[in-house]
Amino acid sequence: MNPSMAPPLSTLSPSTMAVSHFPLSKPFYPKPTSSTSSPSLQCHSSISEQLRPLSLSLLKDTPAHGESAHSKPTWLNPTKSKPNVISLVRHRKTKPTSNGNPQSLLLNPTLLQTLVSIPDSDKYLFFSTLTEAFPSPPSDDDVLFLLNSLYRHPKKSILLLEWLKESSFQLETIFYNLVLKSLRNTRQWDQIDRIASDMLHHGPQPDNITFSTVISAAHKCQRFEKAIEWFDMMYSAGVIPDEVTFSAILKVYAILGKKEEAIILYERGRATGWKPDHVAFSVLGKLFGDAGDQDGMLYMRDEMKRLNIVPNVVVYNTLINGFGRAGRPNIAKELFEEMCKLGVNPDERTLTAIFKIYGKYKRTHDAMDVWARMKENRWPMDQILYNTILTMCADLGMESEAEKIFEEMKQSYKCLPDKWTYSVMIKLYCRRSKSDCAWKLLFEEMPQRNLQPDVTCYTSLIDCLGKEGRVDDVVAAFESAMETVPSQIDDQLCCCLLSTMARCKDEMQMNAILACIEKASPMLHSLICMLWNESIGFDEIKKSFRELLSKAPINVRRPYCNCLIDMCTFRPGFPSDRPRELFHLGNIYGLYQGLQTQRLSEWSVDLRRLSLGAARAALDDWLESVAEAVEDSERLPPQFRIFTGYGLDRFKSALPNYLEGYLSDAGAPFHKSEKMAGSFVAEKADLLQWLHGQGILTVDVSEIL
DNA sequence: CTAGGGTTAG
Repeated sequence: MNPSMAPPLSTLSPSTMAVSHFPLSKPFYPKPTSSTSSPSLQCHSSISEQLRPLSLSLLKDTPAHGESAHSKPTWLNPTKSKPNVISLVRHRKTKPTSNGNPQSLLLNPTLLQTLVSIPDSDKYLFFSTLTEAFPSPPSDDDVLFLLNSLYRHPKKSILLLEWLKESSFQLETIFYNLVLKSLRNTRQWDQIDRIASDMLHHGPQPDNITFSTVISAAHKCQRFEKAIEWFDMMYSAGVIPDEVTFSAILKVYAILGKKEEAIILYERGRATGWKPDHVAFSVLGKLFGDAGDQDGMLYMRDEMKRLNIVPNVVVYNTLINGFGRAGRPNIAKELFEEMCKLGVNPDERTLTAIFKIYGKYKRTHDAMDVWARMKENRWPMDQILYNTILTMCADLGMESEAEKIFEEMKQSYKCLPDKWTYSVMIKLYCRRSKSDCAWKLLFEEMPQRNLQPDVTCYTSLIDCLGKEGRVDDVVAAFESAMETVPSQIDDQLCCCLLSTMARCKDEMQMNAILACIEKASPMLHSLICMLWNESIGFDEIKKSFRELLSKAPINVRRPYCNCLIDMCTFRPGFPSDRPRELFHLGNIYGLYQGLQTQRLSEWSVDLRRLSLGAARAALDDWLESVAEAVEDSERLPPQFRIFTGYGLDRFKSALPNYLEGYLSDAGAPFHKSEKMAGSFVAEKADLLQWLHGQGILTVDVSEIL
């Protein structure tokens, strides 16, 4: 590095000095106490005034947390001068707008086309063309015009720069900045790194625009560590970042999930007197939102109020999304209503966010309300919003509304249904057991519109057909998937095949599905064969099961296990202890956590989210654990309860009905609870006697009772 | 693109 640039601020490298003087394990912000802003701050902008809320919030808690009682928050000590981590004035663009009259264009209107048409490798031709076009040196405006025009041709931008250098043209920072931007567009990180380093060592001096361009380029090229390196280098190069550069690096921290670093930087900026703008707040909002950090988002809201900043639509969008993701639909709704009231018009992304939330949290009423206001106020619409609304309809079971919107899309000219739209509609129909409608969309309409279905379309349909027992159609749909999307076939689809298998009526159907599974997943096929084979022991099953599960995504593991248990429970031909073995394995791999609860007054098992076979295995398992507790002389509660859930529709009532039958067939002393719908209870004495009668409990019950 | 930074979908 050029020693002449050795700066007084070289010790101030934010990411290496990112040692906080307050405990980072605690949130840096206090819990928001009230939502009112401090009126005393409204008409002041002196640094001490601006620091006040910060110092209050930071210093107050620190000693209380113990571990840092003796540390000095250097940044906030008003007796020392504060280091400038951020320049409070934005870098001024030296060049106003050019007068739009580059000589070159007047002299030679085809010059640009000529330059573009020259092969990148023909440096000689490129240079001689330029030399011919500019017998005297080009003006700054000429160069700017050319560089801007060569934005999409980064190699030629560099050649132009080289030519200028050779022509002893006075090169200014702005020219390099434009070349860097051009390189960023095509993500050529190494070139960018090289040119920017060259600037550092040989000039022209990089400025904030240079650094922000380099940082955002590193971001775009996924070279996040480089982004941080370059940011740190600014201080040693004597360039104090302004708020644009700040936002750029905060964004990088956000992507890396470096919340603490972002907070430290933000705070230091604030301590310097920075008043963050909307972009900074939207970056931080996204950061906290992704981290599910509600307090962070609330603190931001508070900061904006303190600074008298009304969030713009982007900031609102990040917050609404963030609170939705953090499981706070009410706060999201509040923000949405607040922005409407303040006259900040919601855009497509706002509405996408809010409908997604209303769908997820089953807010049908709120959704319909926004839908009506949308039409009334002619709020904007786009494809993603349409598809999100359809997804919401699917979640809320609003079939006829979805059909109406689907038709509306077909009529529209700019939001025609795409494959996402179809996938949502297929899912919606499948959830409502309308496999014929789904079939028609998948096999007729999509091909007509030249849309390629993805695997999820097939998976939905196969699942639905399987539940309807239409095994031949399952096979047909699977064959079609094998033909069109063979590489996409995944565990989720296999799981649906497996669940179909558990419902097969006869051996012929079983074999048909088994043949599909063999093509889709040889590993699953071999596990099924092993389960069938009586001579295969637990350890071998375990090994194969583990192999299957470890390769499957987490969300499919439990369904896999459920389906396997169902198959072994309800299909003839499997050894009788397979369901329990599989349930045991599922427990080993943490698939069935939290089913059992023990309170002093009651022990219970929650079977509500299990498949029929898995529920039965879990129930048997629970009853055995009660027997074991008796044998271990544990203290027992007076009452035992089984949660089965209750359902009004056929689908949801399957499990309670099945378990009720199972309990009564076994003569178990559980009866429907009157106080708590969806559960069965038994008294201790009745249960123990019955367990004894079943041979599950071997000790003499009368002694205990 | 007009020298730099921000938010949406199973």
